[in-house]
Formats: sequence, structure tokens, C-alpha cells
Amino acid sequence: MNSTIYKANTSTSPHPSTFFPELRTCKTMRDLKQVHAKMIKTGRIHDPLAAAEVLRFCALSDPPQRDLKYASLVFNDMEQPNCFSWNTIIRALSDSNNDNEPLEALILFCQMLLTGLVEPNRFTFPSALKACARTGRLEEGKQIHGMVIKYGFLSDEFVLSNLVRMYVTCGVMNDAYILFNASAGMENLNEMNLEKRRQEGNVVLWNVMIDGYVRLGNLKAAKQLFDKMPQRSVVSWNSMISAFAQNGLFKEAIELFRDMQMANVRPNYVTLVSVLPAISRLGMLDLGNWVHLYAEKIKIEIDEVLGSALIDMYSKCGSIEKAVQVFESLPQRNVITWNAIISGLAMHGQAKKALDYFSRMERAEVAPSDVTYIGVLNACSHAGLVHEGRLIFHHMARITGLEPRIEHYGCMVDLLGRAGLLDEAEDFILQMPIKPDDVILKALLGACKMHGNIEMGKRVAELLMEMAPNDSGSYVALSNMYASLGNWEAVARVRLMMKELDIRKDPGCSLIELDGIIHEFLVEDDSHSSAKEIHLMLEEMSNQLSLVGYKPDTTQVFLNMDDEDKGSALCYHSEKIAVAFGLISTAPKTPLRVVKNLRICDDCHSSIKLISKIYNRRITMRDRKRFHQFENGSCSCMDYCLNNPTESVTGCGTSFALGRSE
DNA sequence: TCTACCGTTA
Repeated sequence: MNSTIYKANTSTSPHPSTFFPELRTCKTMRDLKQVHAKMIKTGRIHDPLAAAEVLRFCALSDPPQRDLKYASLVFNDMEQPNCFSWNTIIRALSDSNNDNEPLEALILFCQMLLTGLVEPNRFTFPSALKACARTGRLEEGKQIHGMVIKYGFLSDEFVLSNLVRMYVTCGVMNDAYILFNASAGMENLNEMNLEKRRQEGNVVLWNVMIDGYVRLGNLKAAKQLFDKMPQRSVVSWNSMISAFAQNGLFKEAIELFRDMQMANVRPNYVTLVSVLPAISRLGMLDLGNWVHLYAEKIKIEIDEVLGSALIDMYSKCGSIEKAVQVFESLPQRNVITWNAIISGLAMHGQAKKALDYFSRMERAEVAPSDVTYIGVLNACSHAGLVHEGRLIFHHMARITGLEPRIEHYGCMVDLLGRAGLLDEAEDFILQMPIKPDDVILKALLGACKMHGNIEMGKRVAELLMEMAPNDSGSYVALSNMYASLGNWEAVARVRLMMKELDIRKDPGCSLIELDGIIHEFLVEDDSHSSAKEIHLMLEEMSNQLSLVGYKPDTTQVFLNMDDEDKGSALCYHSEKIAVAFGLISTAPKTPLRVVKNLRICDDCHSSIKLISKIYNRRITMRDRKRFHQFENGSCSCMDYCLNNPTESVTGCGTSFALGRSE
């Protein structure tokens, strides 16, 4: 439970009544019920004013005291509720988080009209419209819109803004926009002393509109509105930042976060929670560190939500130690917090530790979710813990009652396939109650390549190409399999087929962050301003590597090139270019951190191992699926990636996409 | 009497 939400509600404390001193002393519903009983006994309850006050107490007190069931009873006992009482009960019900209560508010509103004894006023419509918004009842909302016009309340700011809100939450942005413009027009006619208040209210309405476009996935319209805003609140910034982050536009989210600070708007709790996933995906540890320090500096409470985002950020940025540290320091942990640390440990190859945390989670009596099991099964897969993985999968399906999802089946296929149990993996797929998707088949195909089962590999690849004829992944996987067997004729055939069908492989792309700036490299990239120096460094690296007897595995290099231009001497993978750039741009011994959008290839893996020794650097590399910590000639993944199933396999469960159009 | 909008794991 978040304290900021709580504070927002504290304004509607029990209402002291001037007419009824005994109501004024009521603190809890218990007190109220006693007074109410007395009023019934003395007949005073028949005083409409007294009854209205009782109703108001139970309907609109702060949440712990609020009792809508009791409020409804009080209301139903009223012989002739006045407009005030109708408004009270409708407002309380329309405000409720309980699923069916906003609908009851709408029903009461209709009853109010049907009695014909009271007319709705300008205080009735906002609640009625809110009830339409909450229940998604556009038709009723439109009818109420008509009544608003008939009663002449369209010029009331509250009525109007609730109309906009109703259309927005029903997803009808065109109508919302027309009314929104009308309200913006009205603002100019206001008297001076109301100007500020109106504008403050207006910012919220802009935010509502932005949120509406975001919910429809129309980020362009949302950003246009955001850019046009006369002033932006912290919520406006948060809306856009989270919109970008949640739609995979991570760089844009970070950019906006920076713009926000340039505009001197102080990030708040929600800002940090929103921007952290973008930082994670881009692997920007420096910025992530800054966010953590900032939260501590301005005393933003690190609760389980912000904590989960920080844990995720540290593990995805390569610093699993810090992730564990944050986890251990949290006063509260929810299921997402546990999932974040378990997945983090899994992607760092710390399977045993991931399983330890899983048992700790059980002991802490936090019920695991399906996401927890994806993390745990991934850990087993990375460590080759076939037996444990099987047990855990069956435990999930049979004991916890969680329905295994396609991701869980994918983890199992990956686990079995990597261990060389290809037939069992295939049987497993055939017995799945869900239709296998391309991810599952790619996992099996990768395993076929890894264990040299060309017969099964061909079968799976054909299925894959039928299933996803435009996905480069299956073609690349098939071609990789032939390449690993040295069947160059078959490789060429697949490549030709890709060319004819105009299927392009995702370009490899690596990022490295230096002094808060992200440097991005593609395969064979020479667009960087230091391209010359980088290439000199790459050549030096090659020389150093051959001095220690390293022979490049060129098959992989060629396979990852988009063009058939194999003659070029500059055919370097993006991760090597990023490492070269890191080496020449930082002081000796500075650790390097690289983030890649695809899986690292075997050749880069072997050479970067040696480079870490030759140049005495710790190099942390995050690829599409997991981390590699190169140090002193070896890698933390224990060569898990060798014979990588394929560059394009997204793997099961965890996978990172960098958010670009791939 | 009506005050809204933004958030974590896969």
C-alpha cells in the first residue's frame, strides 16, 4: 500500500455537523451506529437533514471508516431523499473500487430521474459520468451528455471535465477532444483570480487526454498533446515517460527523463519507478546508480515497488551484487520483488542461489506466481539442472495449481534440449496441451544444432518456416545448423532462399555507456566519430589474439553479415567494435559493460575471453538472453553459450530486446 | 456537496 495514495484521500474526514452535535463527536462507524440507533428511537431520523448527515458520514468518510453497505441501508430507509442525499450516495458508489458499485451508482441515478421528485443538479452529473467511465458504459454516458446539454450544465467545469474523462476512458478520443477543446476555450474567458486554479485543474485534464491516447497506443497523438501543453506537471512527464518505456521506446523514455530535469521538474517516486525499466533495458548502469542515489538523497521511500524496479535495474545492468544488496535491505517484499531477484540470479547464471531464494520465498510465505517459475526454470536451464527442473515443473503444475503457460513449456524444452535429451524434448512438445509456438521450436532447433542432430533439425526448421515464413530467425537457425556441420552448400541454399523471399536478418547491435552517453554500434559499423581509432584498435586486438595463438572462427563472422561481402577486412561484430571503443576510451583497468541485442557468437565469446586477459579488463556483456562476465581469460557463463543455438533465438522466459525496430 | 491524471517482475 502506497502512502502517497493514502494521503490523497485524507481530505474527506468525517464531517462535523453544525446541527447535530452528537454526530460531530463520532470518530468511527461504531460511534455513528450508536447515534444512528438513538435517532431512530427518538424519531429524529425522519428529519431529512439528520438522515442526510448520517448518510454522509458512512458514505464519504476516509476509507477505513467508510461503509457503503451501511450507507445504502441508511439511504434506502429515507422516505424522500433530497437531492443532496441522492448526490451523496451516487458519488460514494461511483468512487468505489468495488467492481459492481459504480454500476449501482448508475442504477440509482436512473431511479433518481424516475421518481420525478428531485431534479439532478450540477453536483449529480460529475458522479453519474464517473460511474459511466468506471463501468465503461458509453451509451449511458452519451445519454447523460444529452441531459447535461438540456439542463445547461455544459459550462460547468466539473461536469465538462468529467464528460471528457468519460469519453477518454471509453476510448472515444474524438469526442473527448472536441469537449476538451471547448473547455480549453472557456479557460480564456475566466476572471483573473480564478486563473491559477483553473489552469491547475486544466493540467489534469490535459493529462487525462494524454493518458487516453496512450491507452489506445497512439503515442504520437499523446506526444503531440504533451508538446502543446501550456504547462506540464510532474504527472504529465511521468505519463509520457512510462508510455515510452512500456512501448519499448526506451531511448525516448530516457531522453524525456533528461528533458524533464532540464525543465527543472523534480522527479518523484512514480518518475523513478517509470524510468527504471527503460534504464534496465538499455543497460545504463551509471544512470541507474544515479536514480538510486537520488531516491536516497531526497528521501523517496524505497518500498517493495521501487525496490523491485531497482533490483531489476541492477541485475539487468550487470550488477547482481547490488541487486542482492537492495533486495536484502528492503523492509517489505512482494511477489514481484522475489521474481525480480530470482530472474536476476538466473540470468547471471547463479542457479543455486536462485533456487535458494526460491526456497526462502516459500518460507516467507509469499505465493509464487507463474512468473516466478519462469525465473526458476530458467535458472535450471542455465545450470543444466535437468532433474531439479523437471521436479519444479511438475510441482508447479500439480501442487500449486498454476496453469503452465507456453513460456514454461519453452523453458522445459530448452532445459531438456540443452542437456541433449532431444527425443524427450520432442515428446514433451508433442504432449503439450498448447500448440507450440515459434519460440519453442527454435529452442528445439537450437538444441538439435548443439547436439548435431541434423535429421530432427531439418524437420523442426521446416515446421518453423511454415509457421513463421517471414521470420528471419528460423532461416538463420537452419543455416547455422548446416554451418556447424560444415555443409556450406546447404548454407548457401538457405541464404539464397532468404534473399529470394527478401527476408533480412536482424542487424547485430551493441551499446556501451561512457560518462552517461550511449554509444551504439552495428555490425561493421564505421559511422562513429572515432571510427579510425576504433579500427586501429580492432586490428591491434587481432594481432594480440594471434600472438597468443588464437585462430578466428570465421564461419560465424560471415554468417552474421547481412551482405555477402565476405571479402571485407572490416567484418567485425558489433560487440567487438564496442569493446574496442571501450578499451581506447577509458583508463586502464576500467571495467567495460556492453549490451547486445542478439546472442553473442562463439567466436566473439572466445576472443573476448582472451581480450579480458590480454588487456587486464573485466568485461561484462549482456546479450539477448543472459550475462557474460569476462575476467582473466574466462567467462562466468562457463561457456554456456558455446554452440549458441542461434543468434536469433530469443530463448524462453527472459529475453532482452533493445526496443528498436528489429 | 463535484478535484480527476502517472508506477515494479515475465
